[in-house]
Amino acid sequence: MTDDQLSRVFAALAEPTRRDMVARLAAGDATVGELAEPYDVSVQAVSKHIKVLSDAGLVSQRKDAQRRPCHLEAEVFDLMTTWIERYRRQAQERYERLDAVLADLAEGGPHEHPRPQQGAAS
Amino acid sequence: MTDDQLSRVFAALAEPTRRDMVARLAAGDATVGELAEPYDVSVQAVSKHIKVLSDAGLVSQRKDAQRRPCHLEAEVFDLMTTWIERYRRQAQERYERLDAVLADLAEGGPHEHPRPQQGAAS
DNA sequence: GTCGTGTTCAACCGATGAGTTGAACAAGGA
DNA sequence: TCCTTGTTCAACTCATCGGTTGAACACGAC
Repeated sequence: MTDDQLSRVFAALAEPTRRDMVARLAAGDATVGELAEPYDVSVQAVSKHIKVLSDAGLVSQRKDAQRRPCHLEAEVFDLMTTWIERYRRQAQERYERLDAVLADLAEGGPHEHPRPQQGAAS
Repeated sequence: MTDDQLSRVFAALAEPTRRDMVARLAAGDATVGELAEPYDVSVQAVSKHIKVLSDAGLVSQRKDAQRRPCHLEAEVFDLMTTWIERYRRQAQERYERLDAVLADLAEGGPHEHPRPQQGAAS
């Protein structure tokens, strides 16, 4: 389930303009029109961007008369950080394990993190 | 500078197949052929995916005879987490500030995180 | 009701992305 | 040397994406 959303979140943030909008929204909610101002693209284009962010769950929209203020849903960030951290940690551990092996081979001699080009486990 | 790379990293990870490969590489280095096995796509397609990951700086390739073992460069993950954390924290702080304002209005009465639909700063 | 404002829908265009197949290229083994 | 293996390059197809314009829709103001 999350896999699809994860794809949408990453894809949404792959666009500089959308990352910019997220940055803007982190500072406070804003309407589509307000978000459009800084950029010299049509309001429709911005509306589309918002839709992408919205589909990714990064942004929610409220109704206020004819305005649709956007609100950043920061919880979705956790989805990414969880994914990233998992593999970062795994790679890190593998790295340290290799490090230990090398230290073992060197019989306790100091060594210089020689970059584990090889798979450590195999 | 980083902005472009950030786009490439996010775009690279927007593909489930490529995320899968990253997961695979977190467990240990692997050749293009090895990486291709689990999927029923051509080796060329996998090679292209590796290129995308490589351009994003997520993967490096070593020469070993005719083989090109891939290695996960975990440091690039930090680029993402830095970006993410910045705005997550910002949103979080804004949220807490609103929370404080509400608490102030309520004269210290307990309240229930009523979801800050409105921009807090304005 | 009519007007003006803010937003979205629909259709289109050009560029990019993921996949294919076929050929080329590099390096080790007979 | 020739053959096999592993990888990449090149050219093509098809779908998606970011942008446009023009029209529609929703709502408040008059």
